[in-house]
Amino acid sequence: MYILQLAMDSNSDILKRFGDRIRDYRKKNNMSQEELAEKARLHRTYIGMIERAEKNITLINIEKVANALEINLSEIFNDL
Amino acid sequence: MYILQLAMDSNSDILKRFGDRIRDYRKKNNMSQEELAEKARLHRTYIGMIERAEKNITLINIEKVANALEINLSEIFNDL
DNA sequence: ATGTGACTTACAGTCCGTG
DNA sequence: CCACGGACTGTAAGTCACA
Repeated sequence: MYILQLAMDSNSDILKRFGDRIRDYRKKNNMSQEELAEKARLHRTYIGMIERAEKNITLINIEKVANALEINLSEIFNDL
Repeated sequence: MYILQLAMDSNSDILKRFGDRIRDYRKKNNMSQEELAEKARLHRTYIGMIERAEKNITLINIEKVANALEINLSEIFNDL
């Protein structure tokens, strides 16, 4: 249904916005997904999934990615 | 083991700080765990577990809690 | 009002690969 | 270098009875 679809979209909105944000920062730092993954100690395919909003990342891994991108958590969520 | 314990502690640091932050904001808003849970559409025991840093919360639930506390994500993570 | 243990189901996260 | 798939393991999600 239309309304249900809207609700589902709004659920994954945050994942999409977060994934785009990660990708932006990664490219700004001239890193490949593999490099980011290694620095964050996560798997390369997982970084791709996060950027494509296919996985609902946990807080501990959010922090790992932020550290790997050398930005603080508050900045990652700024205007998100 | 001791080293493992240290590693786990540093891992769960972020969960502890996040949980404390949530508890602070909840109390500032004069809400019970039950009230917050209802507003965030989560279970009351789950809110308790988050505040006690017993669960590694995912991004979608982080957003639900932030919305229920009427603060934005960036503010929740400010100086965390 | 909250903490806790026990529990099932869903999905986070890894590892192998392909185009 | 990245998107995407299948198969797998571990753990988060979510609920409950009781303290």
